[in-house]
Amino acid sequence: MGRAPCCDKANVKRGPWSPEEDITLKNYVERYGTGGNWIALPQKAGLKRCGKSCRLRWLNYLRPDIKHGGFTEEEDTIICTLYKNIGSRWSVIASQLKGRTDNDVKNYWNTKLKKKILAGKINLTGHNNIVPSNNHIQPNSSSSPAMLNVSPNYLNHNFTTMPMSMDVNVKQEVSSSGMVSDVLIQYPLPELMESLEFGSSSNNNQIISSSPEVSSYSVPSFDSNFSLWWPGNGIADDDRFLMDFGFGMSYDLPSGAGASSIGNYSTNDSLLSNTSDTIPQGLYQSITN
DNA sequence: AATGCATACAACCGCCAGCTA
DNA sequence: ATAGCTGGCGGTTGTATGCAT
Repeated sequence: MGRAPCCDKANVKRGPWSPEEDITLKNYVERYGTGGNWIALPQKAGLKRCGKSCRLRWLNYLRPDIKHGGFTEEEDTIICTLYKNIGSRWSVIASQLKGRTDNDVKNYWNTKLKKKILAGKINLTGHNNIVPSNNHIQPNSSSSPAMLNVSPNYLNHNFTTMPMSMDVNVKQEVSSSGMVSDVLIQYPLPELMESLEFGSSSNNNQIISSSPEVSSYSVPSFDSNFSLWWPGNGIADDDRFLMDFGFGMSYDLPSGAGASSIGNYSTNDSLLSNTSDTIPQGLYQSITN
């Protein structure tokens, strides 16, 4: 025996919603809420619809602040990056795009984005051009004492004990002369992370961005001493990024260090001292707790 | 103008996880 | 512990619209 249906399909209306039904549902939800029970809602609201259908109609269409169509290039990039990292978890992807629903993102992916990628208009593996380096993390220095500098290589590392890949897309645009003109760093799980940027020792550590979507656009420079690209420009040449993974648990860094040792690394990945002194206390606690 | 095909988007289906009695 | 119920989710289908022939 199969599972009982959520409603009597013979007595509910199906197919496209009429404007009158939309108004009825919208008015009811705005006035009384869902009451935590979508199944009972249609009867209360006077709709001959399945509760699930009502829920879907509200979430995907009637809810305030819904955006339809017209995906921006930035949204394209976010969707592609997240899809590459977490797959078809549309609700997670949609949650990173203001006003978008999982259904919208899914439809957009299936009808347009996938084709764009196949046509080569979007590069899902743009970070592959990043210069290879074994130095995942910026060495400490006196001029910028508090930094876990994240190189593209480091960003691409898959942390095996994390719940999801940490792969972060870095998009390069290289001119004909070989100059790197733009780098976009995006975090696949932005709600779990926070990008901090630290100034030189003469400045206090300063949060410049806690944007959940994109940490920063910056023009990088190549440091031949360490064979890695620095994020740069915008604030100062020695801008650095520190990532708060925020998982509240231990995880492996490329060097095998645990969460408590996130902080400053030398070029050979050994942990330097004064970690807790150079990372804001709140963040340090959030990493180590 | 009629027809067929492609595209975009709305809606449905069925499974699963979490909650509760 | 477990059965039933519901919400949430991803995959799939249905339908309206636009475009080419």
